[in-house]
Amino acid sequence: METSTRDRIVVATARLIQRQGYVGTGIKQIAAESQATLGSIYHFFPGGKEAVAVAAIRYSAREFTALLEDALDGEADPAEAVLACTRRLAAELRESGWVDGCPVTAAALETLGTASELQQVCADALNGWERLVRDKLLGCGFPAEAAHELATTVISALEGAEVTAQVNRSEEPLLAAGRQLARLVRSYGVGTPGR
Amino acid sequence: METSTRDRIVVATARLIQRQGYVGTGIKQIAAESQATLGSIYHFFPGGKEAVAVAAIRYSAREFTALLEDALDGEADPAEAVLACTRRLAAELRESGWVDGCPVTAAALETLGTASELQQVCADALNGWERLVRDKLLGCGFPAEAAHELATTVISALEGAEVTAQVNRSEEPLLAAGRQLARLVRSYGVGTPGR
DNA sequence: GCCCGACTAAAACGATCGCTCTATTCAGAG
DNA sequence: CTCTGAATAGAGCGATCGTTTTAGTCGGGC
Repeated sequence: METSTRDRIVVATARLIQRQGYVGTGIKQIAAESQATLGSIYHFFPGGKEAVAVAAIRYSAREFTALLEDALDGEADPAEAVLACTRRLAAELRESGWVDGCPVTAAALETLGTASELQQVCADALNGWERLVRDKLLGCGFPAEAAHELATTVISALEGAEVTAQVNRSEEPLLAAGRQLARLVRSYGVGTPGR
Repeated sequence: METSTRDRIVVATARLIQRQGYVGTGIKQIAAESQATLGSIYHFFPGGKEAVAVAAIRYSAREFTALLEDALDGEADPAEAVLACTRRLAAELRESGWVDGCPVTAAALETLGTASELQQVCADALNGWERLVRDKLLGCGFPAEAAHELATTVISALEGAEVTAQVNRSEEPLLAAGRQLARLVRSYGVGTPGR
């Protein structure tokens, strides 16, 4: 099936932001990469570059949400689930040549002071992922406060470990973080949920 | 005392990169912020923008190394030491209005594919910090492998939690990460070093 | 006095930025 | 068929990018 022009723009933008950030990605580069023209881009996104980026970040956020859900649902034990997440991330990162990082982190860092919509979308993405992890932990019987703190820590550590892995061009930081996070989760001594 | 022009350039660049990234910071903006002129900048840094950024990142790296050393040395118990780090970071972040993040993370993310010197400097900074934490743990009697994995995890989590804190404009993510990291460190059951 | 290197100052370069504008193509409604 | 509006195409706008170039200032050695 052939993808629509709009979709090609969003997907290409997502990948470009992921690799070179929001500021570093030009509208004309997006046009070239997505096989669209400037006219098409401004037709679908009258809000200009930021509107394109917002759509791209939302797309990336959904994509990572899917990966997270998949990894979390695939393992009953929460510690194993977290470990599975890091393994998935590490594999994707290695396959991309350590280049395809987290577009949300990249875009968020560049628009921190701006109070733009882009900034808000990044915040929503992070909080959504955290909620995903928290719900998993709650479902496993973790007390509310522990689940909350653990979830934010897991998401933060995943982000940071991904950057570290990219910089060092090695999956070790991600895998190490995964093992340590799993240990941390297990330290609460909460078993996997019964059926 | 009056600071030299060169130093003003480096310090201003460090702060600008910290707030808006490498790509988002222009040479002319650096000139304006540091009360220097383009001529001065290119006189001290014939390598241009990247050379200025390299010096700025090195400067920031030393600064954060000092903060880390200070926090680590201030507490004998390694878990408390990690907690102290997050508290320090959270305080600085809040005081800056959630704007002064980690310039290394920002610069690293934007130059990932480029194999530039900037990229290398960022990697060196991260590894230096990790070594600092690792040595602290080793000094507390942690086995080598645990110390290594813990150290990379701590640094990664600090980075990620800082970004999360900035995006949410709250110190909670940093403090939560600190508490969880402390718990993780304690889970190894290694006491503080004897005299 | 003069000169020379270090440093400052600013004009100007080509390239690229995000964006606007006009023109054109094209499918479907009437 | 004509008409219409969505979609595509690309020239061109002013602004800014990083950089180069040229000129000027200033202090200390001869």
